[in-house]
Amino acid sequence: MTIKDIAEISGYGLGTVSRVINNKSGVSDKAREEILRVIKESNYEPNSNARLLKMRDGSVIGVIVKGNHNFLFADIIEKVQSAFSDVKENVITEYIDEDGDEVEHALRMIRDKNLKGILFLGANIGFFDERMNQVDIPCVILTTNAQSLKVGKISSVSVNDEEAACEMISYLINKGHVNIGVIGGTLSENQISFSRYKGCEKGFRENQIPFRPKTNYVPCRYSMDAGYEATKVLLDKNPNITAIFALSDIMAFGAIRAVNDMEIRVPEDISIAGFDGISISEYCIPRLTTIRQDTATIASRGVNLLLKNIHYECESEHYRAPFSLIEAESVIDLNR
Amino acid sequence: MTIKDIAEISGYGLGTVSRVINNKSGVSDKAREEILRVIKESNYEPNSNARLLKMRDGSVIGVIVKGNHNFLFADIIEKVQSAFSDVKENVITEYIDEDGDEVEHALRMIRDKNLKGILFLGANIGFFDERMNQVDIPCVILTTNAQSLKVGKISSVSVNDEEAACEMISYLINKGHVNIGVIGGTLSENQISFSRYKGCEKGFRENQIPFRPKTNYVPCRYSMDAGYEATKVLLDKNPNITAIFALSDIMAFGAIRAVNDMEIRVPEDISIAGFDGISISEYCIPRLTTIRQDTATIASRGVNLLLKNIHYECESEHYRAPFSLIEAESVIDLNR
DNA sequence: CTGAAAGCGCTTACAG
DNA sequence: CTGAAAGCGCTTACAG
Repeated sequence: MTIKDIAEISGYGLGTVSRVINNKSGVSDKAREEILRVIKESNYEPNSNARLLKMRDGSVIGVIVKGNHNFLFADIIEKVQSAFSDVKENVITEYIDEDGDEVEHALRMIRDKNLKGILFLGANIGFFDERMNQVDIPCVILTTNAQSLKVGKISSVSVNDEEAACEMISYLINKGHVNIGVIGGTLSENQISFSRYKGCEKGFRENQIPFRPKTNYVPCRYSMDAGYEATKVLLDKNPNITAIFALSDIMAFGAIRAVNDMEIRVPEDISIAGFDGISISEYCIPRLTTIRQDTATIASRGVNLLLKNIHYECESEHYRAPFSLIEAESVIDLNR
Repeated sequence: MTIKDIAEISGYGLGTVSRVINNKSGVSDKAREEILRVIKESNYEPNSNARLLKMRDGSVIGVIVKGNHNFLFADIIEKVQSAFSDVKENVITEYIDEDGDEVEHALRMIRDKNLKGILFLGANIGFFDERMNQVDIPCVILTTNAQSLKVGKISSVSVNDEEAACEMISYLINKGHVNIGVIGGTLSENQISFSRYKGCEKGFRENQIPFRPKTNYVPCRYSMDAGYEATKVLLDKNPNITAIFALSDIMAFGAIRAVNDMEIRVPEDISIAGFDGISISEYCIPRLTTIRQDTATIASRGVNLLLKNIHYECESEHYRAPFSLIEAESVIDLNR
């Protein structure tokens, strides 16, 4: 069933049918009605390949998500999608591997789907090189700051990871913790975990507490089992730690389990703090003291920014979404 | 940059360039080499819309996933994707809403992407009506049994949910539990939760223990907070329950939290069991006694079945993947 | 308000 | 081994 069939059955020409399909003006009510009826009856759906091949101006917004298993992103995606659907924008969401090259993916998507804008959920700034100069549609990166980027027209909405991590370290120190362990991502400069790690260093410095990465830091990937293993390694090296700051909730969740398995109590013997504020943090035992990223703001600001950039010519912006330190049950006050 | 540009720059014709791009025979080494060089230099990538518009035989496999937040599916997807990439199959994965109509989505995807087969991750059998008769490419449903389907050529790989739930109920009864609560999905016939619920009924019947849905069953959606709320409702109605069977781990996770918040201990005062065997179940406190679905088998069998159906004409098959009852820490033996 | 025609970027017989 | 031509299903000026 093609547009040609619909034209023949309805007795109208190709052009008229096409106008009806695309809800364009310049069609008599009678024609519109009849054609619509034929379309419904024959269960016709336009071939979007032919369509996209023809249409010059992008009509769809692309969302590129890094990682299948990311709870924080899953949360943001839902909000992003509902925001776009509120304003009747069509969205195509694609997931790529956690370590995948989102720019390569974006380039292909732009040409294939005829995009008018892209939202990146998670990004490794290192991938955004000269290739981005080929891109002439607005791009917005969520959860990673893109201020330092020199290429293309890219905006971003993110929490100030460095400041947030710094605040958590200060909080732990205020609660009387001195020997604090940190577990987190690898320290490549372009990763979010790098900012968080920098924030930790700053937190220790500001509070005049020495931080010794050799004994108090263990890198780990963003997963429960990585958090579990890293915690064991950390406590093996340094059994006197009184608090662990996991650079993401999912790692903290693994850390809680590891500590329990060593027959150490959380928080009585060891306090644990996380980062992200995903739903697990509210249900685990004990409830996790963490940095909650304001995903509602990240999503709505991101969507608004992208829409603004699509409709008007404007400079790129880098917005900082709020975060808050959630005091739950997993950190104890040693001063009491 | 189009294929025409490449032809001009390289000095060859459109046809030859196309053959090189598609790695077809009938091109001199010299031509192939030169054209490949030009393609690389000019950073050309073929427009897949034009391509798909032309190509008659499907070249891509579609994967349709129901729900963004499903941990079990996230696990299976990873295995499915790596299995397909091992045999160099191209895959397009799309996520639809948990309550969305996967058949409508499949229909659109078939026409747009020129698919040669579809893998459904999660499905509501109720949607698979006459529309599926239009579909002439192989389909395989994962995690939901499709034996009862009369339309189209649809295979499936799933755990026997009814049997598994029955086994868990028997297990709980063996451990001395009589007043057992069940929380789970709504009881629409086409949902997985319906089979699991039926399995519970069977389990009680076989063990001659009465099951009173009014006091011992509370429906709930597949989320932590739904599990949390359902548990509160359940214990409110029936405070003497000694065990709760949550029809999915994610609900069980919420249930553990709810019980803790009522200052009841798990498992000492109330035992809790789950279903699925997602990674959370291994890390929560206490570790969850659950039914583990063999996701490796589901994924590999599903992929093999689809590939077989694509390459050979064969009858639809409905394979049952193994499950196992994992005895962890969340269920106590009342006989001791 | 309507239809005939051109063309989007590609693939695939066809003829050489 | 190679190129010219037809055509995939659509949209969009253009002329009426």
